[in-house]
Amino acid sequence: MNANTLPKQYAPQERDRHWQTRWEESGIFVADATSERPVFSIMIPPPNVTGNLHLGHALEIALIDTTVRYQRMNGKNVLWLPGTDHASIAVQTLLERQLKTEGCDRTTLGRAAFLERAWQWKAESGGAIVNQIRRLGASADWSRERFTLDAGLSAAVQEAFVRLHREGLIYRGEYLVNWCPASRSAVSDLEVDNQEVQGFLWHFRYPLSQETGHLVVATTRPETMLGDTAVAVHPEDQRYAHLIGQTVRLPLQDREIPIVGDAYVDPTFGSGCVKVTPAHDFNDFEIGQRHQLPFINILNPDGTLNEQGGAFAGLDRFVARKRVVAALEELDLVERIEPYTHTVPYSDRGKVPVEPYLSTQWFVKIRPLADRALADLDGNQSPQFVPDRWAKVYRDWLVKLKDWCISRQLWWGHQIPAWYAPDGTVFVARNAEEAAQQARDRFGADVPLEQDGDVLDTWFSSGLWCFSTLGWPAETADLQRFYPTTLLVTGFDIIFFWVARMTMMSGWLTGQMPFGTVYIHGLVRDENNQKMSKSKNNGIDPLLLIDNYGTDALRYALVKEVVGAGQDIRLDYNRKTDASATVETARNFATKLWNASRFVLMNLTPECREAEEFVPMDLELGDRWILSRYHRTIAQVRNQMDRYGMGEAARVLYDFIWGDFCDWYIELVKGRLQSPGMGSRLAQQVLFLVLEGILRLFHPFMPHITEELWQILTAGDRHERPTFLAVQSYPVADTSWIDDALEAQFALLIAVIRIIRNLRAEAELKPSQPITVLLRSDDAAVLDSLRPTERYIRELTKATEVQWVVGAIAMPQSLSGVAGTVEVLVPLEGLIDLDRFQQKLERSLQKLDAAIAQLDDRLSNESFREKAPPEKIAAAEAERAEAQQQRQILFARWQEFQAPQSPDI
RNA sequence: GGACGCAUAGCUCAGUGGUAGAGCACUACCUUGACACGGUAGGGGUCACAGGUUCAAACCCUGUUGCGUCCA
Repeated sequence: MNANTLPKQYAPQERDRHWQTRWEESGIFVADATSERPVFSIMIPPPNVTGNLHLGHALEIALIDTTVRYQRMNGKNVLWLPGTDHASIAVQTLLERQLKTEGCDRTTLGRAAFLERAWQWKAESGGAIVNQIRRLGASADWSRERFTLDAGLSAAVQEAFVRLHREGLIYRGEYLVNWCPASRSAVSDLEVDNQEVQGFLWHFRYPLSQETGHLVVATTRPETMLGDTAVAVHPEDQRYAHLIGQTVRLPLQDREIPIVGDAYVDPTFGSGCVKVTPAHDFNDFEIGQRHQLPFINILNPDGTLNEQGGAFAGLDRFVARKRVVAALEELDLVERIEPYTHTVPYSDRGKVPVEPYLSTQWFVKIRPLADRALADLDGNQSPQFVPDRWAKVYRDWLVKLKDWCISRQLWWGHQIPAWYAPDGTVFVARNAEEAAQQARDRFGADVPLEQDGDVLDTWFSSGLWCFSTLGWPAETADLQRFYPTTLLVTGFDIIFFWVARMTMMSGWLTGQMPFGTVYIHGLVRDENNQKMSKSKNNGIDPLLLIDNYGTDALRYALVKEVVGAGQDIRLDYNRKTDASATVETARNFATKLWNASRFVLMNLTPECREAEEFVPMDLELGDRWILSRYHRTIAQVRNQMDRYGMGEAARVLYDFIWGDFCDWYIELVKGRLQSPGMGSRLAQQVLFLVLEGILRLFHPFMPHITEELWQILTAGDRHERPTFLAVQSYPVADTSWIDDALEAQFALLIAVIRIIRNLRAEAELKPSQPITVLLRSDDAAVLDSLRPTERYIRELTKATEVQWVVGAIAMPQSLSGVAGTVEVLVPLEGLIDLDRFQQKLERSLQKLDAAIAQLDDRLSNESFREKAPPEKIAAAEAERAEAQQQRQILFARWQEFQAPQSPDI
């Protein structure tokens, strides 16, 4: 492809895929476990295998990929390992829904057939999100893609379970857990979402057995009274102290239950009496233990009442609630019913209220693991959080963690590696043979063993992700080389779920924190600043945005919006047209880069690509200026990238590419390129050098378009096998090119040009109308510094002539302005609207007067002169001197306009 | 109730202890051999409020208000 056949826009719809395929086929993103180069390793936070790409993923992947590409171009041996997690509950829910439409359920199918079906589903549909991640241009090592249920990772899970169990950190027991009746499984505290609901507080009367009268108890869950085994009062509550030890008659169940004294009861709340249901409430559970009360379970796993529910057995818990209230009303035992706002725990997955439910489960004893992670945080500041305020959130969490229920009554997942002998003896082992051996050792003979039917919480395996993916427990080359990982990029909402579990598991099992740094990003909010969620159905599909604007535009739009880290970003979006101004701006920027490259390509002759050293003396001011800006930009971008300032780096590049390179350098160079010769040749060399550098600098942010442009730009240079921009070196700043004085000089030049353009517009001159410009100053040196740029001034303002004047001059019929201490005059006899221009002068004078007054205030303040640093005083003085000079210049011009109005002319 | 974050132009947001910026939107002009997904110029802000520190505060400190998030 050559420059003249290049279309005016990049075509992301075809080219993005092209480069994604070429990159992956070429194997350039495959990490090298044998290389001695410094390592940069990162694991993808594994998305749920049932999931679809949403904007949160898109932001996360964009941030990771930008960093990863930067590090790769920086010479690091990069491993970015992709993969998914098996999402026990999500997959199982999905499959059970399918089965239901076929008129059966998992129990009729049986475990083996069900799992076969699950794997079949995974093979057919499990790759969706992974392919969507590819569409973001993720430069991951797909040869190392992992799935938490893979053989290797499953072995790691078994190993971890066995070790933790052996060390007494995993135990089994009958406790209250959060039970999700929808999935008929235990869930962990974290999978519970507390929602505020408008409910009722029902007050019931429980008749005293030994004397007349009753106690009033209140509840938000009336049906639980069927399982009450006591009423508790505060032991020092004078109203009831004498009743402790007596009993009440539990209505509907006709059961005598004791009145116990327990300090947990708040005597000031309600009647001061609390019904105690040890099998269905976490607080009551503890009261029950303290007083050795019976634990009566009234629920079936599906949320219906069991035989302990008496007359209400078989009813759904919410139906039973109404019936219990009705029955008590009939007995005149309802004291009152008041509306009551309270929080109800909902299951994240099942979307139904969870029940505290008494069952036998496996738990991780969390304290030793959390303390190990805490020690690393407090002692070694490991991991390092970016921004560091999240370390506090992480720390608070570790401090208050409770034991973690890890068993789930599901089939899809890692089946718990525990086997039971007929007498109930448990053997925890890596596999059935090992368990059988243990049983033989114990019993001296073979006994039939049955494996625990439950599976482990998905997060148990996710907690091992950083090393299970690298082959642990085997001492593989990958593990040696790439563990611990360098960086984790994830959302704050997952610090508890995942980050803390990884640090606890890694700390205990590998002795190391799994990553050096944790970069926390914010959420992507919708156009109304709402959190996107399935329930609100307000998600924005990143793939639609990619279709509309291209992958690079979406990635860049998201990354450029990121400020610092951890801040939410809002994406504007029109749901009718799938348009987003933010992404559109990014797309426009891509097009700008495309067309700037097109310009360079059109003006390049073959010899200018020879990479010969510049002799700075031969370069024009403009060349040296853009090279100064270029090297300064490299330094700034690198500085930001090295501290994970991806958003800041993205903005620095935007300003440099559009503001400096396109708006100024390309415009400066156009005239020179018209006439062949040394000047033109140097301009081409600089254009090539800077553009090629821009493509490398910008590649991590917009990988596809830069790759395409770079391939075209360098096509003539390469005679060997194909290579990719993605593996070129990242530019290094040569600070010897950075020239503050030159950049200041250019700032003045730009100001002069802007004033001339402004005066043209003021006079409503046609763009093509030629003008003469006078540049006047009392300071000859300033004019001398501008004089070499005369051609730039002429070309960029369509001036036919520039006159240089030192000292005073009368130019009554001109527009004028001032840049620094240079007066800019455009003689326009007869073309000037005097009144309007005079008003403009007056406005400028007013502004200057205000500025001077402020500076005077400051400079005449003795404290300022005494206490401010000398350079600040000097700067203020210089500023005032310039402002005064500007005022003088404009005032003289203003007076000239007054003159013609006087009658004596 | 506890913790954290945010408050700057019409909108979305940057910002340095030395007197305020971008993109979008808006106005005018321009289809100029890179780009109309563009160019040039322009209008637009008591930097939430009240104190304090400082020679100097949008920036640092305290408090208030409003919004948001997490935890209880």
